[in-house]
Amino acid sequence: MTSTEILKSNNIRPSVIRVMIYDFLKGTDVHPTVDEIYSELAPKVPTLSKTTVYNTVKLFADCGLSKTITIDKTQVRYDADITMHGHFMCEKCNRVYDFRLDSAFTDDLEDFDISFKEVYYGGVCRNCNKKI
Amino acid sequence: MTSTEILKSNNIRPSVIRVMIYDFLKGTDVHPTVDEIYSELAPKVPTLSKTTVYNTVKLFADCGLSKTITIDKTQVRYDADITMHGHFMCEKCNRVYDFRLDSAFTDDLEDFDISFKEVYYGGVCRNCNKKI
DNA sequence: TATTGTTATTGTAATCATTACAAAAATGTA
DNA sequence: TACATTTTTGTAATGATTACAATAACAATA
Repeated sequence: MTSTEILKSNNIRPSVIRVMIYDFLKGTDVHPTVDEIYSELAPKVPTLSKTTVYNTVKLFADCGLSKTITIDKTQVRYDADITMHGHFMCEKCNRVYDFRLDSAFTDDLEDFDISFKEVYYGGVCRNCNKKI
Repeated sequence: MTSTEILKSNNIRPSVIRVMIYDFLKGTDVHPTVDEIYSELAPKVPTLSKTTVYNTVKLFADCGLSKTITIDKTQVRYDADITMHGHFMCEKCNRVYDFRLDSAFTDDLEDFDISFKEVYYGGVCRNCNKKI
């Protein structure tokens, strides 16, 4: 399914900008901030406004097309991979990595409606460890 | 161990305000924000400054006495319970609940140094569900 | 294709949690 | 007491996010 079709099937009109933002989110694993999305697309869409990026990622998050990652205290990050996985943020380079969660874990939340689950780890990543 | 002793054993001088903030954090399960800590203690310490609360919770977090919870996009929350457990935030009443994580879950993060693990769930809590 | 109503995009200004910083107060030590 | 260090405080800055109103783009209909 193309990005355009995915947006349509979520009742989102696939404007050029929306498709570009969705494509960028789909094609990256850097978990970009609004600023990073803006910097990436601004050269291609000179009239782009940061407000539009905010509006668009909110739109995507509201209908479940993407996820909102709050592991970084200073900025919200976005991820179009909505399958269950964890996020690791390196305290040195600030990169956010995906990782696989092997076993389903259970909880004791009875009578709670759970709409999302997030797993955040922090520490020092492999690359920064190498550099000693 | 008293709060004073806990602070001392972490090389933190147990000033009156620090002990009060630590006591409050220890004795509550509401995962208060800086604002809530300030509102709680301001009547008892009329000269209290919000900056002091910020300084103090940062101090506690830096030496592992408390945890920083970023489940709420608008404000950071704090928790003096540093044992492994999950946090559930209700989208209706915004309350943050603790929950027990039953089984240890594994990941595929080799060569990463993990310094913290956080598990955040969101949805609608038992109380808000009852109210239909 | 002109008209009209709806939706998307933009720019500016406001909001608000957090941080920076320097002064004042409190504390410890000799 | 006098001095050095640490804590606390108040004010001002920072910076991400939101509010809002104006403009532009789009869709449908005649």
